Amino acid sequence: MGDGEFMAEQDSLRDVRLKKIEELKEQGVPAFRNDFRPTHQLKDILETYEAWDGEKLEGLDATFSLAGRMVALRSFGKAAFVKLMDMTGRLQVYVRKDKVGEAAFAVFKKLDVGDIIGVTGSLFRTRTNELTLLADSVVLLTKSVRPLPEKWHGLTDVETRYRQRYVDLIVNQDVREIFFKRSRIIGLIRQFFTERGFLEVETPMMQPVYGGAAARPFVTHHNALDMKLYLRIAPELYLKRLVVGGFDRVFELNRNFRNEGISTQHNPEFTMLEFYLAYATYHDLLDLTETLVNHLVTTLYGKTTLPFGEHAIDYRSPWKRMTVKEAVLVHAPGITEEILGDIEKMENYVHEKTDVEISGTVSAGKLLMTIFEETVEDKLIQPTFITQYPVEVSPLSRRNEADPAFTDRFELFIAGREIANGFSELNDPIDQKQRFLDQLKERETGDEEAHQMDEDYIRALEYGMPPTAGEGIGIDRLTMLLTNALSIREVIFFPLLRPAKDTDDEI
RNA sequence: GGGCCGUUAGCUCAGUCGGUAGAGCAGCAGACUUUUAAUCUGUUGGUCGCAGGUUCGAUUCCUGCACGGCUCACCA
Repeated sequence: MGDGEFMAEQDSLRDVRLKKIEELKEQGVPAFRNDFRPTHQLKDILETYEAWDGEKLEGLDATFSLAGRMVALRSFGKAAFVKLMDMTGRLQVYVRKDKVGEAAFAVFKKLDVGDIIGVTGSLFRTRTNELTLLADSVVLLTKSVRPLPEKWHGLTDVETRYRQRYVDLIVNQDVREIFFKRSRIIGLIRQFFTERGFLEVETPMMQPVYGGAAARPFVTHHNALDMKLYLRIAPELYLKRLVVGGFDRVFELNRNFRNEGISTQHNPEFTMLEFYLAYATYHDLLDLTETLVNHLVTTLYGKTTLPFGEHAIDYRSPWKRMTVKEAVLVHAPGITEEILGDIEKMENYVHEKTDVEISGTVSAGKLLMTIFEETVEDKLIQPTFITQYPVEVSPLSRRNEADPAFTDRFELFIAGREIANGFSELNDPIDQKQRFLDQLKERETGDEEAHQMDEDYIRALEYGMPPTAGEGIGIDRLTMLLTNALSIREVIFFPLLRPAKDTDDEI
């Protein structure tokens, strides 16, 4: 609020609390102390004693020291009920003047919802049979000078929720739950791959040549070397260098950066799992992916069908598998084999049914993918593997042996969203070099997202990369699916927003 | 970037067919030793997102801007 030039007649809520800090200090009570050591987290109490009745608790000769934030306060003249929250749970605390003593109770009466406290006491059950800590002592650990949002409606304003995620996390249990799930998902994935002999690795985020995906990069500059660097759009080409180096089962779970639009499904930095398995084909990855996702679903929820928005997603095996062409023939209105066999007819079809402008060279592969994206994707609600992508849009994938116009590549769709993308890797350096050259041509004809030439990657392939299959899974989108979150911002702690305008609320 | 919608007290929201605003919760003062959105009494609090325009008068109407949401386009 004001800068104090004009003495405010009415104190702001914050000023009231700042004044309380001064008053406490005068009484020798610090507002920010760091000498309290809890003996338990709240979940320890809840897990062990939730089953104990009042009588049994009375016989328990034990005291507990607990710390956390006061998130509710129901105060009487000489007693009060507090709801204490820590990372692991919530527990009620009962504070009585005759238990904690007059002086401590007077200090306690100055506390506000939002303050962080430490309490020591014993367990009992209230009249309403709620497990409660009867406090022998209460100490203020951290004074909160800003008021929390309203106790009933909480914080709902999305902008504030994202900008001040800390408040969101204090107040909204369901938001906390999403992030606990996210962490659990990532942990389970690590375990899944480690158990299967994969090595977790880290490769450069800042790259002199970017590649591994079709996207525009963020550009930065290294001062000492005076060189341009790109934030990676994918780790792919580095991970495959590791496969060349003999690390034939690797995975990386980390951030990618793409300088593109922001939406409910896109954040400029997002988390990607990429893994590479030598002596395998994309067929092996289909099975592995299905196993992984099913493992996550059943471990997290103990069931196989999860809600997502309006849909109920059934994760039970086996998942549907079809080629791009098959999917188009099923879903694209009015499409026929005849059209797909003739590039001009495909072009006409795209003109009539969509308003997509093909960037770069028009080819049968690009047209097929355009038709697929426009007419098929959002119909793939239940988990579906789409296979056999055109070579023009798959510059790093191995060609299909029966039909070299297509590659041994797949994508996984769930709820109309692309969740995973994998393929048998192209390990022929001559073909790879030609594909890069083709990409350069695309770039010249206006496709800004076409690949750069990566000479060192070609050299690596020339040393020989074993036959390998690799895959990327978008962790944010996967988390969205597994937590029924309809915006990517709900699964990223601090999604990118424009800076808020300066307000006089700072300091 | 385009379209639509939103922005009023710390929070959640009303409201003003143009005459400078209300509620609940929170806060403050008081009562209260088993509450569960505790209760009861009293009470403070607002540059109505920002800047212009129209008007005697704008929080309200108009324009522009900022930020956000949804959506389209690009992508994962």
